[in-house]
Amino acid sequence: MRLLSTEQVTDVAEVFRLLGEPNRLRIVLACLEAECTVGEIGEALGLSQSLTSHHLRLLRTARILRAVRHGRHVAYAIDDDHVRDVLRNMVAHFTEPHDHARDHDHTHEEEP
Amino acid sequence: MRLLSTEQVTDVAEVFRLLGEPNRLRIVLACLEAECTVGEIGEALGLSQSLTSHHLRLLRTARILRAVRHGRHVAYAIDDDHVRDVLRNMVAHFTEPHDHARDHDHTHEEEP
DNA sequence: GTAACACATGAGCACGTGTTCATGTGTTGA
DNA sequence: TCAACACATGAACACGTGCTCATGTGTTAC
Repeated sequence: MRLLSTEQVTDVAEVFRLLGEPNRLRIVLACLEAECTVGEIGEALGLSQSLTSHHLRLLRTARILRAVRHGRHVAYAIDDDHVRDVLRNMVAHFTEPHDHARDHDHTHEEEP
Repeated sequence: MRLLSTEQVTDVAEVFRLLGEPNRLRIVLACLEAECTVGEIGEALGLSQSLTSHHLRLLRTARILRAVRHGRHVAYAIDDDHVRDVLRNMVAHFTEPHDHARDHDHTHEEEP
């Protein structure tokens, strides 16, 4: 696999950071399949208009979402196909049954 | 695509949040292909032993990395195949040439 | 024009997070 | 047992972040 430059790692981390906030992730997921209006998003997720807009600004600035004005509404949709892939991958991961019963502490010996 | 429950969205966001810190992301990337010792990671990334260990603890608790003790060393490796897929996907995305010249502001009219 | 609507944005606050320093725990070799 | 090594962990601090409140900007209908 190819390696990433320091700048690229920073960019990837920035995308993950933005997706790492539950409300923001919900917003992006809402825009995953179809365009959504700011009002629709806020109502669907129970967020204030201001908070919704603030989050959308961050996602738009990072080019994760794109905004299109329709009359006095503004609709947002995903602008990054790879982010869409990553999200679908993650969603698939978390909708599959997953074994969370193991102990992951660094306990057992391997070289006796 | 299937929808996620509130809890599942929180879990996904938690993974993204952990990958959203540059140093932590570098640590996970270092463990992407082969096991890495705490000391190796710290030296490779120029992080203090304490900081490296703190980050590794978070990643281990979240079951993103797994720890195995070899003698007095502890080696870490990725414990989540889907996280590995997501990272490879993201790395592929950011190593491809990408058009970052467009204007993403919500400016132009679409319904005249 | 102006009122109402839909959204954007700045200020400010409470809280979380990354980092360092110091110390603790477990392992190897003498 | 004891020292040295490799790593883990707790405390404390500076800084960033999510949220709300208030206000600003752009659009439609009258």
